[in-house]
Amino acid sequence: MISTRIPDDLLDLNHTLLSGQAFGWNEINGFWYGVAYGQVLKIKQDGDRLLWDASDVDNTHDLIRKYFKLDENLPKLLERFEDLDFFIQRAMTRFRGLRLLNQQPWECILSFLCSSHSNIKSINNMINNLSMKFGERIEFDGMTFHTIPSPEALSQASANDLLSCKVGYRANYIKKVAHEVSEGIVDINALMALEYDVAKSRLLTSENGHKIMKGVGPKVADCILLFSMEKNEAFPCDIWISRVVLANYNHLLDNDLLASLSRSIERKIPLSGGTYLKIGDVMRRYFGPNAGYAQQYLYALIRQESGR
DNA sequence: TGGCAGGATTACT
DNA sequence: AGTAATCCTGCC
Repeated sequence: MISTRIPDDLLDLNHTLLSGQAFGWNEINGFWYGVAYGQVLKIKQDGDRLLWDASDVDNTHDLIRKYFKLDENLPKLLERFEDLDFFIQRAMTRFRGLRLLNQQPWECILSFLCSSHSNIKSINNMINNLSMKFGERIEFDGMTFHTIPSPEALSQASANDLLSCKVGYRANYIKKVAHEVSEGIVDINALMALEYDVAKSRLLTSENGHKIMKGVGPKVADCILLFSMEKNEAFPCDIWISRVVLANYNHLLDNDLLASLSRSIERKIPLSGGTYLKIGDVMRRYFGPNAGYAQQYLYALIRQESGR
């Protein structure tokens, strides 16, 4: 077991792991267990100490630093939001230590392919099912864990096997995207090197009439960019964030934008592409280049306030 | 127990 | 450009 000191305003493990950005974390006997970068990680916070162990002992200091993005100066970054409004202030106070994670892109792509028309509990289920069926087994602490399945494994999976993981209509997306990634039709490393705007348009692009990365729309693309490609200006806007924007930030929107946002929420229909894009731009202008952090705090607060 | 929550695609305007 | 119907599962 490795232990280091970390003040609680720099990291709050519970807030971070429960914030809907990563899936498959479980609390067992006071420790969080999950898979990060292909190995089982066991971790807990005890006062100002962080204690952890991992199934593969190599470089776990680096793994922790990278996964939790500990090189990013959180308090400094949040200073930018402090004088903006009471809502973001309340979110920052209540969820002190909430951090963005830096997941592996493939795990993030798979998770958010599953997220469409779904919810956190279901996504957890789907990821667990997929990992148990297609991932690699790891024995650790007398328990059995499974890694996130590789693109290769999923691209060769049968439709029935995928459907048995309860992913529903997303099975086609998963198989197709897994194929594109494993064959290098989509080059994840090249994507990561691009700037936010460019990387996003690549994720959403069509080539000679058909869409690559089917199942990845604007919101899923923003999640992938924010949670696994270090694009902090990404501002994923799902139904919850839409409600926050309507309730607390409507004064930032012009009349047309406000009208289409309210209409979407009232009639429970997705934001149109143009509306989604404009809301992101408005929020980026307001919160600045780390708008994605603000989004994560707002999300945590609105979910808590509506009892999720 | 049926109605509802949840996002992307497709076909249409 | 925006819009309506469809995809599937789990929860209450």
